[in-house]
Amino acid sequence: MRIQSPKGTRDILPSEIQTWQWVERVARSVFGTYGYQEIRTPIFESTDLFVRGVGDTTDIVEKEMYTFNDRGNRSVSLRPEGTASVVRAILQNRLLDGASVLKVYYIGQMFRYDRPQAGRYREFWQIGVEAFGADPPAIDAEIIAVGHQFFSTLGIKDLILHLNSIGDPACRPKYVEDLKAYAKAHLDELCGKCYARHERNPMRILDCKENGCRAVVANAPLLSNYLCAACRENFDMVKSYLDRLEIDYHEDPYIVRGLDYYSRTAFEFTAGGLGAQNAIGGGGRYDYLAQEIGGARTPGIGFALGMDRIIIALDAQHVTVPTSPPVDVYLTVLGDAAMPIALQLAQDLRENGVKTDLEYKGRGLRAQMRTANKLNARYVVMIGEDEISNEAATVRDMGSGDQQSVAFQQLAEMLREKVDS
RNA sequence: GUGGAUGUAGCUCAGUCGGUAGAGCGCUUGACUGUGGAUCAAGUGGUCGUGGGUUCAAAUCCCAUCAUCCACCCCA
Repeated sequence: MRIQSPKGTRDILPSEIQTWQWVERVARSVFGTYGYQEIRTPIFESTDLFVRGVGDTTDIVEKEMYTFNDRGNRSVSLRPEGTASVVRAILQNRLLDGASVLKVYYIGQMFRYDRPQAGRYREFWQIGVEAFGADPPAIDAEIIAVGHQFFSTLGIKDLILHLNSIGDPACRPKYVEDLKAYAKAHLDELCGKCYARHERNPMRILDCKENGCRAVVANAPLLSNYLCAACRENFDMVKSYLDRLEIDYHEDPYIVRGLDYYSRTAFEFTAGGLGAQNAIGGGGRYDYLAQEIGGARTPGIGFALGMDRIIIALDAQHVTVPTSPPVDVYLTVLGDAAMPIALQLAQDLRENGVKTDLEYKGRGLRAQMRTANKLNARYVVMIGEDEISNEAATVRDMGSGDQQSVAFQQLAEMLREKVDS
């Protein structure tokens, strides 16, 4: 049996890499204009970081982490998300000392042991953005604006921003208590899953898709009616800033983040063309995460974007991705005597920055031309007996079909100019 | 973790009632001594996912298993 990639993982092939590189390029460029810098953190961390940071009652920590003991018997986990690592790195390296707000982004793989599905993999890619060390609502608006600009630069269609405030420790406990009481009064109408979790994590009932639960939720108490004055004012400010930046949003009282560390602003971006997994980004404020992992209480806000889903959406929506052909010039080689000369000429071209490939296998010229055509080469340089005796290559413009003889000495310079123009 | 669908050539797929494997695309060569995209022809290409079972005979029927896809769930 031939070995295959593990379940839920896949290879990103040369034929699709230009799309991935473009998405990364746009991300770096957009985030850069907002003053964010890249940070790279380990792909595995102490299991404890996620247990305390993400929360030990979350599905992610309870049943989706790749956790194992290393040879020194330390429990480590492949990262299921990026925020906890970033906050850990900022605290550990004291990056906030002397800084007002620390703005970073990351790009990398995350790992969750989930059942694979359309747009869901066990190894998946996230781009994340974090603003750490400040809680004025202008930061919330800016973070959302970063994501919004990223998606619109890519040209993603049917983008919807769902927005909510999920309160803070001053107001949420009272709400959770009332919600729990309400759920208890309607237990017989809830699905088995919600029945089981109404005590531990009642807010999950809010985004359950079962019909019975939806009916119950329709009349459930709303968190928006419980927000304390500070949270309410904060939420109003965020919305007014978004209005000013002309970013549309749908207030969605049922947005509940799946990670414990969120408070106040919570949001999610959805896009068309994705099937059931249509969330392409989500995030929120996490003012209590730093203290959970042993730091001083430090506010922060951020979001993560699902690269895999973004790329599926780009494809489904037929968004044009800028691409460049893999080579500018293809050298055809006819006869054994031509090989050393062709190799030398290819070297000259490459040293001049011209993307060059050549024939290695001594096939007929027709086959070589077909390869050049398939590679989308702009020029073909032919080397055979005639060229060797004249010390001049035949250069064919593949667009026009025009051919000319160019002395070996001048070939690299001539093609460099043509390719640059 | 639960359910449904699907695994046949590099890719997309056909294969009837069980009788020993096919097409298109690709690739190679030629028509066109050294010239691409179009056309035509020939050639290349297969542990029929894997392991059992039934049968004179299995891609086809049965069982198990693995993988993929989709949905639940969860989330990015």
